[in-house]
Amino acid sequence: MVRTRFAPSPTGYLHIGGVRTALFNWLFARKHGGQFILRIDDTDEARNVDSALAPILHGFRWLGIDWDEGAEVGGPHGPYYQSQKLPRYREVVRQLVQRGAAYWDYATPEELKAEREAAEKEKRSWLYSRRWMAQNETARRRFEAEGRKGVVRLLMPREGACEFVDHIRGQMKIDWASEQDHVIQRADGTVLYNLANVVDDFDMKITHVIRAQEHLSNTPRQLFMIDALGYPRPEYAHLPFVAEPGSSNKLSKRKLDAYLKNADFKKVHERAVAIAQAIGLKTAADTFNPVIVDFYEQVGYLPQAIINYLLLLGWSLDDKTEIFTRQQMLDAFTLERVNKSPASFDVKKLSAFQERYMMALPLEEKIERVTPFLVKAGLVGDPVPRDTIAQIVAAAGERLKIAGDILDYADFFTPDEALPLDEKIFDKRLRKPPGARELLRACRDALAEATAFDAASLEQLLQSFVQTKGVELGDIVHALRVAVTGKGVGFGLFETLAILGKERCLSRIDRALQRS
RNA sequence: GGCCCCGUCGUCUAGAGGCCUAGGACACAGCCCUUUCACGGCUGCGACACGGGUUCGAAUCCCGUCGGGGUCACCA
Repeated sequence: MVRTRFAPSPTGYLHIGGVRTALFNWLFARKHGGQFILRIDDTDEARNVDSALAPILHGFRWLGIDWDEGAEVGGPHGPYYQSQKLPRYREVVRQLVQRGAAYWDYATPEELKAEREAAEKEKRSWLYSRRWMAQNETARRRFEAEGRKGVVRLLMPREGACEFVDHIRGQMKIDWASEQDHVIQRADGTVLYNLANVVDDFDMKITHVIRAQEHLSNTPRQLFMIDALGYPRPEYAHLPFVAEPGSSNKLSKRKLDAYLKNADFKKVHERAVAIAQAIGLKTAADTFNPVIVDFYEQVGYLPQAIINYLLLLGWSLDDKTEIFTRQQMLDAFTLERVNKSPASFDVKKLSAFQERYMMALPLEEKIERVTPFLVKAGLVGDPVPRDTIAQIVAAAGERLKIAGDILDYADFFTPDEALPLDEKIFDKRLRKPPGARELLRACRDALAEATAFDAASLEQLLQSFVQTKGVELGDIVHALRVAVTGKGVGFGLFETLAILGKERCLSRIDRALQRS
């Protein structure tokens, strides 16, 4: 039975790189009919774990990454919160000491620092001398009588090498002599990450450890403990990290300002900010940030688009397949096809996936996704004018790239007298062209005579109108558009007129004529 | 600095000695379609980090150089 896990710290947000790691774990487990566990790394006794965890769990659920055991769902191998396992950890520390794989150490931080600096001065690599290592209980008592506080360190081998196979990197071999005697239990009795990690993976029967490359260097020390304890070794796969746009540094939430210098990144961010502001969301960098998954949900991206993009960030099936359903992902995914080198996060490419998925979305679902934005922006009330929204969504077609884009068509819901006008376009299409006003007035009269006000009839009407006037369709279309929408761009004009209806069209045209 | 990892178009990638005058996708540019904006179609731009080997033949194998990154905590 394959069992994988993802172990987030409760930080209050779900990082895009973390999602990729979780996704690969999830895919691997599901592909092999195994289980995926969501365990919480809160050894740092973070207060407020619940509120810091909620956005993370919410993010996973939104993306459709479900877990069989762990936070909130429980399971037979709990507790799944490290903060609740201290007695268990200390028991394992005791076992390690008993087996001679770890020892009590009484060096003070100053003494350690002095040793390290002496080594640096002589330009030799430093390994702890074990001078304050307690060989036995008597020695422990003696050190403690001096008022020293003890930590527990691993008694690492200083000869030979640690060997293991990594599913992505192949055979690994690291000299033991490059490994320090790592502390596993602090002076205050709490334990460190590496120890907790080994114990949890064992307790939860994890078979495959799929994690970020930064943990590669933790592997030998963990393996040392696993072997000393007689635990079965899990299999390993160290993923390359997700890099910044246009650089090979690790993607970080804190560097938004720098990323915004990237034109693509900036464009996507600006678009999202506009939507967020229209629906009254805060856009501070620590919550509203393209590095955080929440960002995408808030402005109306589709979870399947994000998943598909992330799947291809560091993994590929072949030279052409890009779109994957969940089932196809499960069928195709293998660790061996994960890339070795870091892949940078390209928010523009993510947008391209979003556009493709959005285009493929059935009309009904688009309406579902789009409506909350209109509600939050205060443009529609209760009851929601579903038919109008449906007409707009249909007419907007592929212009709706994210659900929040519906706010581009806010002017359908604005009262006629409050319609904002783009002055530049207004000048260009109505005030400047000679005869434009007169033509619009004539057109208004023609529209007033219309008996049918659907798009097809309106097209006929306007076609014959321009014919009798001896002008081109283009001569009236632009003036009409700016008159009824206040803007220079939008979807088909006939659809626009039809959705507004005769009365509102005429009222808007009248207002435009007055103001020209 | 020690140890470890990585290095194909701007970006994601295909590539396991001849299928490679290196393929696809995103981005970008131009053209076409078009009532605007999108969509779509076509075309273009554009990479094997460098230097040595091995071989009839190397993006692919070996060595070195350079470059980038990770890690060296009583953080996770």
